[in-house]
Amino acid sequence: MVLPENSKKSTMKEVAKCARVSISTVSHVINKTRHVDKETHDRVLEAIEKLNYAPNIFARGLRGKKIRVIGVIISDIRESFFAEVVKAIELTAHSEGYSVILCDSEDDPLKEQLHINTLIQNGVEGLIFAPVNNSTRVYDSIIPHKINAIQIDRKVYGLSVDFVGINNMEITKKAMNHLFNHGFMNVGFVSYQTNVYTMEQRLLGYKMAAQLHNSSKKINVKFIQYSGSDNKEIIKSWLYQNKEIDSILCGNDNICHQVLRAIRELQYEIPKDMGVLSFDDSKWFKLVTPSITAIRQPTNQIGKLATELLIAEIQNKIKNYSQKENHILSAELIIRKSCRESSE
Amino acid sequence: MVLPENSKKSTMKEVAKCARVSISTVSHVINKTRHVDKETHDRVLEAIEKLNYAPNIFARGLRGKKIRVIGVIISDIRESFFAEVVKAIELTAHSEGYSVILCDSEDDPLKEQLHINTLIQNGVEGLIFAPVNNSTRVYDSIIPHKINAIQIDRKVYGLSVDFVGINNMEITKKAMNHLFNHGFMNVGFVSYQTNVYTMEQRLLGYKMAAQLHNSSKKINVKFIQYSGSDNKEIIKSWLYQNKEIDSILCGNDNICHQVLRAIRELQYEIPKDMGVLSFDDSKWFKLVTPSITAIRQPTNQIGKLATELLIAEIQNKIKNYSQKENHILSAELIIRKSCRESSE
DNA sequence: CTATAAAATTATTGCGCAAACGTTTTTATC
DNA sequence: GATAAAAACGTTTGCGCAATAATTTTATAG
Repeated sequence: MVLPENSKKSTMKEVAKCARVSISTVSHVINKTRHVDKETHDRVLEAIEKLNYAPNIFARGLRGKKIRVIGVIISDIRESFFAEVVKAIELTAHSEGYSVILCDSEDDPLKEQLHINTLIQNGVEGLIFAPVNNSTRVYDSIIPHKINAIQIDRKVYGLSVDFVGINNMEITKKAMNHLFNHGFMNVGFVSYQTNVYTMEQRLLGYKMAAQLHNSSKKINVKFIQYSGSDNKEIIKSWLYQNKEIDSILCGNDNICHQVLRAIRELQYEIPKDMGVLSFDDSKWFKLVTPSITAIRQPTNQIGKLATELLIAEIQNKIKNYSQKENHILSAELIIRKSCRESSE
Repeated sequence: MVLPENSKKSTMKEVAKCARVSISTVSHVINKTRHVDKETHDRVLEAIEKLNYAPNIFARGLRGKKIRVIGVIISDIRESFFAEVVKAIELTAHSEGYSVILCDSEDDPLKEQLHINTLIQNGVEGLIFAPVNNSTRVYDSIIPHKINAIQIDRKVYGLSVDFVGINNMEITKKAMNHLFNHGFMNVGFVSYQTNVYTMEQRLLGYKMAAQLHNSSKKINVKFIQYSGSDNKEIIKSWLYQNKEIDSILCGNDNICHQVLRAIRELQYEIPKDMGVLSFDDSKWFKLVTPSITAIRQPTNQIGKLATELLIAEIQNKIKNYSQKENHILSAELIIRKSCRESSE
């Protein structure tokens, strides 16, 4: 294999020597921090090219220069919602010259804390995270390091950090209305148990809708364990024990997958015996039979906006940091065939 | 919000002062590079605790210390295969104290090169990547920086870098045999066009099997564009123009999704009119009707092994670097209902 | 041809740390 | 009690760079 002319990494000093200038001139050429005579300037660039020079990131970091790395903490990259959001974050970040360190919290507060610490130690300039729970304690460690942050998907009360996500209560009510309008009078709700604003809002939306449309009915909520384990059997016995449930609202596409398998094994027919509506639109929803009505979140927008906001904050382009902003994007109800024909 | 006692980041110097020792003692306590008297040792730890001290990664990096970050370059994090592999990489890396910087190449050689450069500049100690194509040129830039690397999924000829993946030719032949044994005599192959060993091996397996079982039949291969675009219409017209095709081998689950939609719109019935078998087992394959027979790759193993090998190399625990090793794991054929009952 | 401002470049410092090297203190030996 | 050996710690340097302060060179005016 043929190696480039100069195979070991060179330093500014070597570049300076090669261009017959001082290292400070080299620095100013690289950083455009001062005018340098065209001739000298070109000589420096030539030397940089010739020696295959690239700045040492550690020396830069040590001098307090920005290193353009952001950290992202989400629950699980295998969940399509997060995969899509992370994809958008990556694209946006790279287009602005930032790299992305990815961490899965697996909805474990300890892992979350660990990752926050590691990321900060690794010198990230900013953080995008989907909080595991409602405790602000974990995030206290961010503040002293004056690292900018953005919360996505989930929101923590009283945390002075911008939020990007959807209006969960509103869209939940809309989904519930859709179910009620199609003759389902007893909707059950299956979701991961996470003690965050997002989940509370969904629950609130669920309860309000349930009470409005059918005040005599029970609230039927099943909280299941996070991704790792298979909850099919748990869902089956829940359905078995709550025979009045005629339809299910699923917390995300992964939960929906488990719900569908449970329903199938119980030999219920969708939508005749059981309606299904799911958060997070999977591309497979239109291919299963019947196709699944879903709440589509604007994953690209969420990732893009969160990243843009973060980078803007990092670059101090904006605003009064004492007050956080909520950026509420709109989710969309994709109507398919898992909820019967309309009774209207 | 209550801040921790000491909110600004402290230095070794401050810790030294607080513990009434020299900074070298602090350094040695932190790095365990020299014996320190128990009493002194404890005093230092206390000071570290009290001042909430954490080493500055840039200073360490500048001194040539390892910073425990690896880079990962894959095609697209939204593909389930890569999401699962990355998940395993992350878990393994974190458990060894490494962080992971994630990059999507989108199978674009320019992006790949860019990411490699950025990662190296960011001081990663190692690289795990799924090469975009067969050119070694891109990877030449890795060598001079003496950064360890592992290839996953795809393999580049003549690149002196370990490989972790499956035996594509073998499993393709096995899948083809399965199709032939179930009465499909003219298998078409739909895949992304990427000029890599993996793809060549699959093609080779496909061709060998086709010739063996049915020498009079054409080779029917359709290469489609990468993820971004929807190829449903292209697949439809390909099927329309090649009516002899009675079954399709799909390059991955995403391609299978597009194939299934094409088949549905052509109103072919699976498996009666058209057999389907796909690389990469999606959890949705068992929920669509009929369920899809698939080649399941050991994604966890791939990610885990690649990471372990990389970290072992980084830590110089092993081996003669002049010769690369291939780590071939075995894929599994998951038989479902998209290929008729056996004719045997 | 000075005097002086302006432009162009250089010398230098210090970021925080690891480790080579140096010093002091303690313990062991005869 | 003198000397050696070992243990315990301290002093210092330099990693590569950015940016400040200092210096040299060039341009302009009188």
